[in-house]
Formats: sequence, structure tokens, C-alpha cells
Amino acid sequence: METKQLIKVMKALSNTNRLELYLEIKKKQEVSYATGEECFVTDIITSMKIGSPTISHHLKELANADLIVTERRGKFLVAKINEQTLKAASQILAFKGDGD
Amino acid sequence: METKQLIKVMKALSNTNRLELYLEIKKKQEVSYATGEECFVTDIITSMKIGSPTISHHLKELANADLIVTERRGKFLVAKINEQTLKAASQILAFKGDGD
DNA sequence: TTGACAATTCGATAATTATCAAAGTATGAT
DNA sequence: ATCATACTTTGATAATTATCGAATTGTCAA
Repeated sequence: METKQLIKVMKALSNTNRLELYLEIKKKQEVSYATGEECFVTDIITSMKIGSPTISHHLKELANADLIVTERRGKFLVAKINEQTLKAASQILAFKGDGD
Repeated sequence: METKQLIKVMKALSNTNRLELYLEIKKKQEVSYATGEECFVTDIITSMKIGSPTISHHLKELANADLIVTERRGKFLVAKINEQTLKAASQILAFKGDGD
């Protein structure tokens, strides 16, 4: 991963609401391994304290950093975590020299 | 690690110059396993395109996020990575369910 | 096709942050 | 004591970003 991309990732996760958003999507997705339940953006909007224009904006930033992928499902929008990105970012940042 | 602390960490690494700073310190420290060479802030200042007040400010932010520790060595300042913090942050963010 | 709901775009504003120049503090050397 | 070097603090400004309300677009159902 390039430094430019790494910056995008860090920026994307550096705002409280956007990080919450990301963690919420991640949580839903982890649960979904068992239940098949997906992360519908509409549910997130009702459970957060910021308006839909802002959510929309934040989702775009997360997607632009390749942290998530969104997909339209009829009237709704589904968001999924892209695991690879965070993994790659971690590898750049992680201290080398022990395998903890 | 608390969410509040995680935010601090992400914010700290979300600015280009500050991330460069962090990576530079990390690089020096990794090398230091072999050479014993430490990261002197004065060297960083000369090699970066921002002034010392800004460096000072950024170092403080990194320290405030527990990403580094600074220590005065006579006239100079030495910076060291605190490995634990990034490790803890990675663990919160990492997708659970596979061991890559 | 009209109505209702979901999400996006636009334009503006408020809030945050990066950066610098200038002045200040600390430390070691002469 | 004085000076030079290394860094820090302060105050100000410029740049970025978060957020919202209003208007718009997309999609389905009646």
C-alpha cells in the first residue's frame, strides 16, 4: 500500500462519527456470519445522531479509502467491510521485530 | 483500549506530516536494534519540509496519543515508538474471524 | 402516475486543525 | 556570564472538514 492510500485510510477513521460508522458496519458484518444479517444503511441512520446527508458523506469517504464497499439493494443501501485494506494498513504501521 | 483513545490514535496518524514523522521514528528505531542509533528530533527537523514549531506540535500529538514517548538527552530530544498502542488499536479495528 | 421512503447533491456555515513567525526557555560550551 | 543550539510556547492566519437544511434523484408500491 502506498503512503497516499494509507493517509486516506487514517483520515477516514479519524473522525468520531465516521469511526463509529465503520465499527457499526463491522459489527453487523461479524454477526452476519451466523445470522446472514447485512448492514443496511437506513438502520444506521436511525441509530446515529447525525443526519443522512452527513452519513452519506462519511460513507463515501470510507468507500474512497477502500475500507468499505456499498451496494444498492433495491431501495436500500448495504455496506460491507473490505477486510484487506485495514490489514494492509496494519502491516505498514506495525512495528517489526516481534511476533506477538 | 477505549474508543476515545482509539480516536486520538487515528487522528494522530491522519496528517501527512505527522504520519511521516511517526514512520521516520519507527524506521530509526527498527534500525537501532542493530546499530543502537536513536531517533534524534533535531535530525528529523532538518530532513522535513515543515518548521520546528510544527514538528514540536506534531510530536506532542503523537505523545498525547501514546504512540511515542519523548525523552530529553541533554540538549537534544529523543523519540521512541510505543509499540503497545498501535498494537492495541489494530486489535480493535481488525476484522475478527480469520487469522490471515 | 402519484405518493412515500431512501439516499444523494448542493450551498453555506461552523468548527477544527496545520502552519508559521516571533518571542521564550533550556542546555552545554567557551 | 555570554553565546549558540535545540526546542517550546504563543498568537495569528489559512486551510480543511463536519455538518446541516433544502432541493434532487432513485426505487418501489398502490
